[in-house]
Amino acid sequence: MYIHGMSTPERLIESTRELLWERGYVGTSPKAIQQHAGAGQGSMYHHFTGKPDLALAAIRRTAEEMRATAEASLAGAGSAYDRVASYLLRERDVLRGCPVGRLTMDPDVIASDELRAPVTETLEWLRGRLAEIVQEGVDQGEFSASLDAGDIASTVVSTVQGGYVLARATGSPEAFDAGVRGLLALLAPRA
Amino acid sequence: MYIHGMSTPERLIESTRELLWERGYVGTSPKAIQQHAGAGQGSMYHHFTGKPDLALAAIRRTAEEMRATAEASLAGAGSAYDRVASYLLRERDVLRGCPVGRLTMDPDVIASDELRAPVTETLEWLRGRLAEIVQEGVDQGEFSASLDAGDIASTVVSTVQGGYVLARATGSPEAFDAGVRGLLALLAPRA
DNA sequence: GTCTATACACGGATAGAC
DNA sequence: GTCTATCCGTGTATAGAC
Repeated sequence: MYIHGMSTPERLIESTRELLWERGYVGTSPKAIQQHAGAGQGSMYHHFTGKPDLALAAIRRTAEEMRATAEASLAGAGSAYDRVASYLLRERDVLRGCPVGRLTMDPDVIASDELRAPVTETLEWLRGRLAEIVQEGVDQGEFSASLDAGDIASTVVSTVQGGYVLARATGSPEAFDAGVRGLLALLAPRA
Repeated sequence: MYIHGMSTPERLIESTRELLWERGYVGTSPKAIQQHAGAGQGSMYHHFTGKPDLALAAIRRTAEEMRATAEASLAGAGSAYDRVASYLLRERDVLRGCPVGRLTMDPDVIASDELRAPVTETLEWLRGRLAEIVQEGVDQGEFSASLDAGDIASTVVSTVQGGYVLARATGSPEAFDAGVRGLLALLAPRA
């Protein structure tokens, strides 16, 4: 499972990212990472102090990437509703789950301040960013003035994160899509 | 961490339930279960064929319990909105996450048809049960006729499941509560 | 039913040769 | 930088005594 055209540390980080996504922190062993990366034992411990160090690099990169991906949807043109919809409807590998959100179910990640930090920050950033947009929608009269932007932002993020759970439970993206449709229907500006 | 007044198999199952909740399937070892239950190695393998067998018993029981708890909120009196709100607002140990939903992030659970089945069935039952109630609300004119009951039911379950993710990410139940408030605000029958 | 002994691979890492 | 050797504990059982 060699990853081509990258330095050894890069291959190790990318391999760790994939394995963390697939199996979580607890379920990912140094040996599995080395094999996936085509790197030896000594090589891994030369570049990283151990599993937590490597995981930290992987998690930080995954978090950054998620932020950039989300911002691409959210910064687009259109009404507040359009931008939220664009975020909700963007293409996702639904059955793989969220590579950041899944880490919240990993006891060793939650137990470590360092490993948890990028997860916390990314989801909090997302919530805040969505709240700004919803607030714009409220200010423009697009959404009801009775809505709390922070609450709606939390609902949006929760729907996505929970949609992954339903999709994985059923083995099909359908439940994720249904949840998103439901939310968009509730959110739709009244004609 | 002995559990009093139970037979050995009972203590093993209850211990497994707690450890699966806290650490997931991959993160739970037979040895940890034995210690938590105050049972010996031989004892555990006498009553159960191994870790998957014991986990299956534990997961089935947890799934049943979740169903019963949900039904208690959903079968109450009141309007459709009231019953959905009662489900959303019921007391939860939010920071522990959902003992059923968290299993969807466990690669070994998802990989096993037997272990996955109770998870799938429970969440699908919940979605269906909520859809019935939402449909009643639509039929009574309480909710907009333009809403799809199945979609809204998915949104409700997703919001809860995703709320756990946000709460665990931040280390506080606040984000869960915010998501629920947002959903209830969107769902509220228009005056 | 429960206990102790044994087994063998894996997890996670260190040491030192090249 | 990478490789191989080595280490010690844990994961997940099986065997057989009591």
